[in-house]
Amino acid sequence: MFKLLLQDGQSKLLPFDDAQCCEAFRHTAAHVLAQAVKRSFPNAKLAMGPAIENGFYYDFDVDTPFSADDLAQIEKTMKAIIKEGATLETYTLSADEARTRFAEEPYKLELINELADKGEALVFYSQGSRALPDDAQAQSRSDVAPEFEDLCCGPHLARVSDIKAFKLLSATGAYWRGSEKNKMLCRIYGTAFPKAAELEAHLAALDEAKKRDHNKLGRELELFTTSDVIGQGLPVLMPKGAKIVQILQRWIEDLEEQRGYVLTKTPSFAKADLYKISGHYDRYWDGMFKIGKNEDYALRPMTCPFQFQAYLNGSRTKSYRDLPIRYNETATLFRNESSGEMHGLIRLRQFTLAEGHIVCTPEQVEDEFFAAIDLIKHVLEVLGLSDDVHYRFSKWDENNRDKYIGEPEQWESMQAMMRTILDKSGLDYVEADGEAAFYGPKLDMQMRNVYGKEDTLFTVQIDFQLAEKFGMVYTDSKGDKQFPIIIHRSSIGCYERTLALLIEKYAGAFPLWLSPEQVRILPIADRHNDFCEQICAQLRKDGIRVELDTRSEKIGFKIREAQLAKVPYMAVIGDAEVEAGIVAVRNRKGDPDGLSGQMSIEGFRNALCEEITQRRLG
RNA sequence: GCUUCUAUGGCGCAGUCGGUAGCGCGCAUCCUUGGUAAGGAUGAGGUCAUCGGUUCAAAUCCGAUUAGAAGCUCCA
Repeated sequence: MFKLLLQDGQSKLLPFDDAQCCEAFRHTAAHVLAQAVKRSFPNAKLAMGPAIENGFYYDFDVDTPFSADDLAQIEKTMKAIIKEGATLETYTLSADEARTRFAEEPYKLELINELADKGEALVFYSQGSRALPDDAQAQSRSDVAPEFEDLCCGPHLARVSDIKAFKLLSATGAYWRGSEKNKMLCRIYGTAFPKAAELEAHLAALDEAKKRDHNKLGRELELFTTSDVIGQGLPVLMPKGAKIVQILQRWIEDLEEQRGYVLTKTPSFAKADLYKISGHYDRYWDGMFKIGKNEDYALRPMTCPFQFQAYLNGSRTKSYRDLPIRYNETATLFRNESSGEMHGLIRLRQFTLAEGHIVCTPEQVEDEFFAAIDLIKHVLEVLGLSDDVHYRFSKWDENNRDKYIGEPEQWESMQAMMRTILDKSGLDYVEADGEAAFYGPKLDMQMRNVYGKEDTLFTVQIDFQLAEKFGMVYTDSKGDKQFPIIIHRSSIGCYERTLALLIEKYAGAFPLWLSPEQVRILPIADRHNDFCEQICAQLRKDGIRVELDTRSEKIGFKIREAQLAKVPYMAVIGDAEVEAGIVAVRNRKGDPDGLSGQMSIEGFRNALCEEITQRRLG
C-alpha cells in the first residue's frame, strides 16, 4: 500500500494496482526526474510531465538535447534524490506569489496565467529541503522556496522513497503543448514500479513485444523489403508477402460480391478538377503526387470521386428503386506523406485498400451501416483479430470548424444519427473529438502495434455532403430529386497495414489458410527425393502451397529451418514412409491443435483441405 | 516536416588513439547423410550508404544527401 497526498492535504492508502495510485506513483517519479534535471542542468526550463500508460515523461527546454550519457547521469541523481527520501507537500499560492516564484520558468508562467485567468486555484506540490545549508539566515522555513516545486493538481505519493525501481527509457523531441507551431522541447520518457522485479518483467515484456515487430519480422521472414533507390514509404512485397495479400484480396472480393457489392475499375489518376469538386484539392493538394507536364493531374489519394462518376454517368437517372448501390474496388492509393510519417507497412506513400461506397437513401443508412459493420466483424473474426480492436466514434471538433465542410446543425444531426446507430448495434465504443473526416463522422476500428501505438484498421463513414458537391441525385417515390447519403467504408483496411498487424498478432506464424508456405516436405536422405516429388505434386494439385527441401543436410537441421520459417506443417520422409506410402507429419511448434503423426498422403491432404476451409469460414 | 539515434559482404555484428577490414550465420563446391533444434572440409563475396571537406593518411573526424529506427506533429 502507498500513501497518497491529495490536493486538499489529506492522504489515503491505496495499492499500486489501483489506477489512481499507479498514476500518482509515476507522476511522482516524473517530479523526481524534473528535480534531478534541475540539479544537473539548472538552466533547463520545466514544461509538463504527466504519468502515461506504462510510465511517465517530462518535457524540458534545454539548449542542448539530452544524450544517452546525460540520461545515465540523471538516473544517478534521481537515485540520490529518492535516497534522500524527501516528503511531499501541497499548498496553493496566490497568482502574484506564483508568478514571482516561477519568474524564471516561462512555460509554468504561461500555465499559471491561464489558470489564474480562469479563476482556478493554483495548486502546487513540492519536495526537497527548504532550509538549504548555505542559506541558514532565512527568517522562517516557509520563506525559503523548496528545492523543487511544481504546478500540479496531484495526487502524488506522500514520499519519494516509495519509488524503488525506475528507468529512463529515451530522450526525444516533443512540441510544447503538442503543436508544431510551438518550440520543440526535449522529452524524457521513463517508467517506474514499486519493485525491481516488476520493472525487470516490464522491460522484458517490451523486448519480447519488439521481437514481433512486423518491420523486423516481416523482413526476416522475407515478406517484404525496401530499397533506397525506390524510395521512402514504397515497400516491395516479396513472394511470400505478396501471396498473403493475394489470399486476403481474393477472399475479400468474393465476400463483398456475396454481400451485394458491384465492382468498379477506376483510373489511378485524374485531373485536378476532380479533386476541386470534392474539396480534397483545397485541403490535400500539397499531399498529392502531381503528374503531367503542368502538374495538372494527380495520382489518386482516395477513390470516392472516381466511383461517384460511375453513379453519375449511368444511362438513366437513378431512382430510389435503384438504391442502395454498393460499389467496391481494390484500389491502390498514393499519398505524399511527410518524410517522418512512414512506418514499416503501417504508413506508406502507396497502399491498397478495399474501398467501398454505398449510395443510399436516408432511410437505408441504418441497415447499410449495420451491414458494413457486420462484414467488418466477420472479417475480424476470421482473421482472429476480434479481441484486438476497439471501436472509436470519430467526431468533428466544433472549435476547429475550418477543418470541416458543412453546417454545425448538419454535423450535429449526422452525429446524433450515427450515435443512435452505434448504440443500437451494441458496439462498445469510445468517442473522439476532432477525428472525423472533413465531410463526415466516422466509426474507426483501432488496433495497437507492438509498441502500443494505435492505428485505424477499418473505417465506416457517413457522408452527407459529397453527393451534393458532385450533383449525385435520385428520384424519390414522390418524384422529387434528392441527394443520397454515401457510406464510405473499408472491409479490410489497407492490405499492407492489415498484413503488418497480422504479422505482429501471429508473430509470423500465420494460420494455415494464410500461410504463404503451408507444408514443407523434408526427405531424410537423397534417395527419398523422388517420393517427395510425388507427394509435392499431389498436394499442389489441390492448391496446397508446398515446398520441397532436397538439400543434403541432416534432417534435424532441415526441421529447425522449417520451424524458423514458421511453416505450419512438415512432412518428414524416410525409408519407412516410402515403403508404406505414407507421410510423417510434424506441426510447427506452438500450434496447439495442428496435425501430427503418421498418415496416408490422402489423409494428410484431406485434413489440410478441411482445416483450410474451416478456418477460412470462421 | 521537427528532435535524437543509426548506416561496415545476402543477414546479424566487431573494428580501441585516424595508419586502406574481421567474426558468426548464410551462399558455392566437395565429402558425409536413417530420423527430429546447427556433420565436416574448402572457397567465393566488401570502393566500409552516396557526395564533398579536413589530413601525409579517413570505415574512423566534419558537412550535406539518401535510407532505416524511436518519439513529436500530421493522416482524405
